[in-house]
Amino acid sequence: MTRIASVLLPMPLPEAFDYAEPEGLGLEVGDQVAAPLGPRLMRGVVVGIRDGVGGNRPLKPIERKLDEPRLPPGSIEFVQWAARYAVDFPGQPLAIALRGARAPKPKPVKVVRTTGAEPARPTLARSKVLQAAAGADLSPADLARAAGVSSGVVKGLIDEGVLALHEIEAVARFDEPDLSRPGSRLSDSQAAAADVLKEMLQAGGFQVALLDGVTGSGKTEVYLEAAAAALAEDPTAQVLVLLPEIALTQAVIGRVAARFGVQPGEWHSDVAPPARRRVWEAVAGGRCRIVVGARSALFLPFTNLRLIVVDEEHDGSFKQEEGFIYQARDLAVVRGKIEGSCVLLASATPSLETLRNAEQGRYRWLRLSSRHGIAQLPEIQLVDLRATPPETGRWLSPPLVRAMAETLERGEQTLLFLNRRGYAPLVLCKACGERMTAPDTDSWLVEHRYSGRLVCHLTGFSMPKPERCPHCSAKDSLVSIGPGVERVEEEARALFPDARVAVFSSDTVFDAREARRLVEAMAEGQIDILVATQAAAKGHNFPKLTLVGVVDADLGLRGGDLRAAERTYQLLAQATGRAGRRDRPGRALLQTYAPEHSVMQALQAQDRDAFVAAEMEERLFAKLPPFGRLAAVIASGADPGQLDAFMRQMAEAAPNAEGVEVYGPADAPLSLVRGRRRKRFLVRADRGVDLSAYMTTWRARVKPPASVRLAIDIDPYSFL
DNA sequence: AGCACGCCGACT
DNA sequence: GTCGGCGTGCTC
Repeated sequence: MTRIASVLLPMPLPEAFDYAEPEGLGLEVGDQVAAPLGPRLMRGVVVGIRDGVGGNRPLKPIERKLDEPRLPPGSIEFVQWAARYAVDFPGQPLAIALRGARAPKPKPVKVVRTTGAEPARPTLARSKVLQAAAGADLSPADLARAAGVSSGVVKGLIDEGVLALHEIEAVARFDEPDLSRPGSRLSDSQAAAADVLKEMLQAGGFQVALLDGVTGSGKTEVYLEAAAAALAEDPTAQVLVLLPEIALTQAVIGRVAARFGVQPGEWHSDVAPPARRRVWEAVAGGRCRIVVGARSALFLPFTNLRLIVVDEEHDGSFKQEEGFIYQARDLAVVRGKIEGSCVLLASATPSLETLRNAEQGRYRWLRLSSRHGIAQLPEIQLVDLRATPPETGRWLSPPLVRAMAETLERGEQTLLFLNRRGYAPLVLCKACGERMTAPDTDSWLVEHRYSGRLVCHLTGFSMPKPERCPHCSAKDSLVSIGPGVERVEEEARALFPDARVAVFSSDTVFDAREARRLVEAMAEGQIDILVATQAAAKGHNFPKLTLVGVVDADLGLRGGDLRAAERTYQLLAQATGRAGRRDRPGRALLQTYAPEHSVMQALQAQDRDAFVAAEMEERLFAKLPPFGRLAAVIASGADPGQLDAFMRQMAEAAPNAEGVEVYGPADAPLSLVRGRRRKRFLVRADRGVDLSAYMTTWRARVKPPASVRLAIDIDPYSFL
């Protein structure tokens, strides 16, 4: 009788593989091991151990146990749960969970230690160095600084053999948070919310709360107090703050550092691999107690996670759309349930799913009543573009231009919001009518004037703007249709030649440093008019910003997917909430062709509840989320015949189940991407249906040919 | 995911 | 006559 270890490998394999445990290895669940797979060795994680004899053929033995932290039980359960839910192989989420463990180790650091030898010529400087070197592992430069001498003294002692250089493994320092620091002064409503959260944390166990408060109501202060309570409750407690975007992490890291006097662990795709490994190991070892990160931070090996904060919980960026497809906000609730922790969802415009849970009492609903420290919400005015259109070839209407002039006059700032990168979203030939599209993708090419290129925003394909129409060869016949931020910037400069105008979009701001520079310039009043995509709509506080102009408020309503109205409301509420945060009243102008639309009406009246009630009614009628569930199947292939045949086969294989409807197959709206045709099914199910089980059954009944790629998206957000 | 095995064109 | 193209199938 031998012991058999079940090992999960970070690869798309259908299940964990069994291996024989070599005598005396003493494996435990969670251990990282090197296991043979075919001709090579793979890193894997032991997820089960049992006594037994190998089956019909002898099991390969595990090669060795790795000298790495163990994956905690909660992480393993979470990975398996997530895979089952997403209808994917468990190796996929495991690969995410091991990303930090597999990153290269930080370079060893050189430190100076005494050898015991005495210096031939003792001097005052030398004795200071030897004193400072005793017991403290410092780099040569740090040692010289600590002793208050020049680096030459240290070098001399090393050359003489009194000090020696040692290479030691760099150990991440994550200092204990300082819980004795006072928190911010809270308003009554903030304090009330914080008190409820503290009670929840004291009671312990899995609970979810929604922290619901308008922009500027001070949600961050409240959740930092909750974090303080969680950390104080238990000396090993850990707190995770999830943010939708990397750009927001810096600001929150600063807030955490100010509140607790320590740097939290930072986790997102821009963190360099060695730093990622330090965070991963420190989290697994319980040394890192606060993590601020993007969605994949949810897969870190927490050993005692007491509180998960999902900030801006409504944000669509929590949905991972590629590779392993998951919704981090929903999975945060699952991880909280597994760990028995408190989960706090924070937003000024919560998702309908979360609001429904709050209404039904499944989540504690904490409302922050007013903006913290300021008097009033911005005044919101709808500009009817049918009544007061801009001049031909212009995009800013007379009322908005007037408001901008007044704002400039007062020395205040304007934010022009347009969620569209580049100069013009469409380029066509006025001679033959040809639309410029990417060669292997059926999406429009967007004109970028800064770079002089036409760009496919989907695949990244780009080409110089041609002089002649590639279709009819007419010269100088290409015209730019519609506005992007670059074009609005051009217009703003033409209207106000003396104003300082800047653009904030992912094309002008490509890294966190550049973003911070621009945000600071704006905050210090060095910019009069900022033209921005949604990159700047959230999270920043500009004291002198008093006018927000939304260039095309209807933009998000087109395309008509499930969440179009909800997203538009959230985005515009967020954007208009930027205006007038401190002592100055702000106003927002929304340019629209549909001022009567319920979204525009709700925005103007600043009546979120009315909007939510109307939208809930529609979703209830259509039995759509949060009153029903959705899944999408997307198949793509280079060979249209094979793809069609496979889709027919899939349609026939769809299981019959009570409360489930299958729609399709249909062409996906973007029916050609990178030379592959795309087709889709949409599945709607009643709330009580186990949709993952249904999709698993369906998938098991078909076998896609190698030329066809199949993806299942549970709870889809993008309908392209 | 790798990395094999396996069946059809251009080379010594 | 062989070297090698990367299509499909397996890895406990």
